[in-house]
Amino acid sequence: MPELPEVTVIVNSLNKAIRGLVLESVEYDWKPKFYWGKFSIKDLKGSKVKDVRRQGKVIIIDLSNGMSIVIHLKLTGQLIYQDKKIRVSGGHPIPPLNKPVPNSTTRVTFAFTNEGHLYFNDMRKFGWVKITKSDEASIKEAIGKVELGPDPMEMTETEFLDRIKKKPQQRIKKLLMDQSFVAGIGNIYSDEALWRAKIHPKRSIASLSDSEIKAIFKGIQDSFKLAIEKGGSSANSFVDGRGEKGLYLTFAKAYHMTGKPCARCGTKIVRQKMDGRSAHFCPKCQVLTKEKPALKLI
DNA sequence: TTCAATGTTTAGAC
DNA sequence: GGTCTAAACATTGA
Repeated sequence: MPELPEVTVIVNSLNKAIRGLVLESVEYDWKPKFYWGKFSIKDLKGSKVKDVRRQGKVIIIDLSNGMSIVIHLKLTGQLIYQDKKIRVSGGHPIPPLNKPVPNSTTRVTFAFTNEGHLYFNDMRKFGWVKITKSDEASIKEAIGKVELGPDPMEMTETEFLDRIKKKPQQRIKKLLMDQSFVAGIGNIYSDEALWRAKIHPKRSIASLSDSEIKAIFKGIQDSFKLAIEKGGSSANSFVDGRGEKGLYLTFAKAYHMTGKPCARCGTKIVRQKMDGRSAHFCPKCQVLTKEKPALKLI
């Protein structure tokens, strides 16, 4: 699913592609998750795109008339902008991002006066699009009750260290995915970061040494940086006919690699249910206790 | 038919 | 009463 790196990439691309464009019309076939609130399409017509930004995994398109379009891609959402010259896409890779639009997964279509279109596609319909006023209070209300934590890419190591130590009883993977702790990490990057740091996902914060916590922080930033680089190169390739591959997940070392050899030691990556999610990790590199296991690991 | 996928929320347990 | 967890939710393809 799209997490912070994917969202960052699409936000950057959209900023280049649609900033300054004027909205002409909006179409949608899917009311339940498309909230106009007390507003109507008329409120958006003629307004100009001022800025595209994000808060955690939430994408925010600010308009010149004091309104904003707030989008969450959730599990299978994707955003595709296309006009006569360029195509910019990002999000979940199914259906392929180079598939012609609109298609069967297209839920909302924003048309601009330059004849370009921004498509919100979502195969599984877990995502949502909301229209709200641009002030922070309204946007916060649109996003939900969860107070988003700091952005992991804009955080310092010290800040991370201080913050994490306030939750000694929490399990590390669970905490990393808690959006109020840090915004933007989901199942993929918590697995990746912990694999990089060689930390078992079930370790409690209290059991972690400072250097281990620092390694986790580095793991988060490194995997994000790598993903943004990869995603950026694919999403920025302007396509006509020839689709971008979508390097999504091709760099993963742990996530969805069950049964595949660990890139470090060759041990098979295992998948284990915990805290309602499946965690992927290397049972040799990432051990639960610091002590050497009494039993031989095969 | 059941399961799995996700972030967020709610109901329930302690 | 607050904190933590397990389950529910919305939806569809495999």
